Parts: sequence; structure tokens; C-alpha cells
Amino acid sequence: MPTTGPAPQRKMRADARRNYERLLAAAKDVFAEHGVEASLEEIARRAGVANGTLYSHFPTRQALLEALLRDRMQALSDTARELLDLPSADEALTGWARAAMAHATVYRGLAVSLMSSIQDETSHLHAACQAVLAGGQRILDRAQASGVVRGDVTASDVYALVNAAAWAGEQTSRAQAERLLSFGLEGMRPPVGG
Amino acid sequence: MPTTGPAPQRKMRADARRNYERLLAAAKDVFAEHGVEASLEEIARRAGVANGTLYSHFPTRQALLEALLRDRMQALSDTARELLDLPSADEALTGWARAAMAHATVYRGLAVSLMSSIQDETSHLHAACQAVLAGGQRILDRAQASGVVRGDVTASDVYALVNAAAWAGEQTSRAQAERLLSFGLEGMRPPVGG
DNA sequence: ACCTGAACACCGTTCAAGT
DNA sequence: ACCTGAACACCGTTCAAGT
Repeated sequence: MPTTGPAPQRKMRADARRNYERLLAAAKDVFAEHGVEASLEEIARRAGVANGTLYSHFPTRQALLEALLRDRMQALSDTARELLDLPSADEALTGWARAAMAHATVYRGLAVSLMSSIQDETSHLHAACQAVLAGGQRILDRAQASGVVRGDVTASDVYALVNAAAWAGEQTSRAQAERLLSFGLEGMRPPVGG
Repeated sequence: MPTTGPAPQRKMRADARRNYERLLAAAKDVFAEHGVEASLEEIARRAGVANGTLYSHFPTRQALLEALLRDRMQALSDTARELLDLPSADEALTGWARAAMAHATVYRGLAVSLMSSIQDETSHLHAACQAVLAGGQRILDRAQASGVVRGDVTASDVYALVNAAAWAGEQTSRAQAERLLSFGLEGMRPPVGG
């Protein structure tokens, strides 16, 4: 059960807590600049903290990423719930897909982590990714019940599509990502005008 | 014009030629084991050659990759030509897409290189990728002329789809890659049953 | 309880010196 | 003309020693 203590823990020593926050802030900047494969040493450096301190707070790059994305991924789950209230199941699905793709685009290289973490149960990002997938599942269920998506489409398909499109966008352009997403979603519709 | 001398050059010294071949053979093995981001040092080591010798033959990882993939990418261009002879423009397109996806799956991490090299004119893989894209363009032209693909779809769309699906497959499964490819191609068809 | 920083093992890349 | 291998600058990760 790989868990980084949820957020700045209550019973943390003052200096520890300060270092924790500094590391998160530095990671945010460095990931934004160089993508999620950026140097951990640089993050520690920029946080003004020793090498090993980073590791003691975040045993793994994924753990750091998880802490950094926690709120955002929670928000994505909330978004899924809200979209279920839309009158159109179709718009709910495309809205969710766009939101999930936007999330996968926050840092360069993030799509890889999100895609591999859903498979890897030992990843510190696994639980958060599963929550996202569960949100997508509910959206998809409704879309299928409404007949706007083929019955053989799975939530994993949608998850994979969203991340693959985000990945393609990293290599080319945001527009290309959106086009790929559109083609994929379109291809998930039932055969005839139904 | 970044070009690695085409294949084992005629006027190469005997020892140079031997090292060139050994490096290629080693790279093939190491890339197959660890993906295209594998250690270049290990390739040199396995080839029984000094560090700098690798760099003198292949100034860049992409140059090494290009030499390694040259025949395969040529074959892919040939395949495009052959597929144009199929009676069905539709089958030609799906056949080409599958062949291109299979190619992008030869080594782990290859899809990234193929996708970024089409954009980056300084990449040693750029020309080969452009040739592949040109093949896809001809296949696509015919599909659009036959009305089996929407007119606003571009060869870049198909290229991106193929590589994105291959990438997704690397992270999950071959089956997932094929499903994504199918959805994407399906989504490129004209709106109604036409 | 937490932090530090050295230590280790590994990279990519360059380049003077050799043959 | 080509090869060698040391040199440099950079990593991730661990862990004894400190406070």
C-alpha cells in the first residue's frame, strides 16, 4: 500500500513541514519547466534542501507527482460527478474527456505517468488514477445507457484515448491532440444514426 | 542536412566498417531489451568498442536509430505502394495503418522518436519519417477520393493516430493499441452511411 | 524525528593522444 | 583515417553522521 502521508501531515515537525512545502513548490516550477522527468537534484537544489531530504519526504518521483497533483485529480473526480447532471449524456462524455485530457497536459511527460500508473499497482499515483478511471466509468455507463456510445467500449478505452491524445499533443500541437480526441470519440459511437 | 553516411559506406577502412557493423548489431540487441532510450555506453561496451567510436560513427542516438531502421522504413514505403493496388481503398488504409503501427512498435519508446522526428527537421530520422508520411498521404488521398474518409482528415492525423495508438500499446497492451487504432479510423469516416 | 552531504554507481559527450 | 580512453559535468539513490 504505497502511500505518501496525505498532504502536509498534522504531526510534522515545523522544519519538516517547511521543507515539505518548499519541495512541492520547487517541484511545481521544475516540472513545469522541464516536464515530469526533470532532475530531482534540481528540485532539491531549488528548494534549498539537501538531496536526501527530498527522498525522505517523497520516496519516489511518482510520490512527489501524486502530492503535487492531488487537488487537481480530486477536482477531476468532482467534475465527473457534476457532468452527470448535464441533460446530455453525450456532452457529459466529451466534456469529461476534454477535462481529463487537459489534466494529462499539465506537465510534459505526465500522460506517460498517468497511463503506466493505472496498470502498476505499486505506483504512488495508482489510487488517484483509479479514481479518475472510476469517474470516467460512470460517465461512460450513462453514455452507453443513452445509446450514444457502443456497448463494447470500456472505460479503459476512453482513459487510453484521452492520454494518447494528450501524448500526441505533447509531440506536436494542442490542435492535433484535440483532433485525435475527436476522432476517437466519434469512432466510439454506434454504427448507424441511432 | 543531417545525414549519417548511408549504410556501411564503400570507402570505409576495414576496421571502421567492422566497428560500424558491430555497433549496429549491439544497438539492435540493446534497443530490443531496453527500448530506444537505452544506454549508449552499454551499446559501445557490447560492441567491444570504445565510447568515442560510437559517437564518431553515429553522432546522435537518432542517427543510430535511423541506420537501424532504414530497411524497415523503406519496406513500409514499399508497402504503401503495394496497398494502392488493392481493390478496396478502405482496406488499403486500414492495412497501412496497421503496418505503420506495427513499425512504431518495433522498439519500446520508438513511437516518441517517430512522432517528434516528423516535426524536427534537424533529426536524423526526419527524412525517413517524411517518406512514411508521404506514403500515408497517397493511401489517404485515395481513401478520400473513394469517399471512405472525411475530406478534412490529414495525413498528419493518420500518422499521429498510428503513433499514439502504438504508444498506448507500450503502456498497456497490444490489444489496447489495436482498439484505439480502430476507434480513430472509425472516427475518420464520413458522418452517415455513405 | 529529521536533516545533511558524502559516497556509489551510472550516464552522455567531448577531445587530446595515439596508431 | 580511425580508434582509444580519460575527462567533465551531470544524474538517482543510499546511508552514516549529525542535531
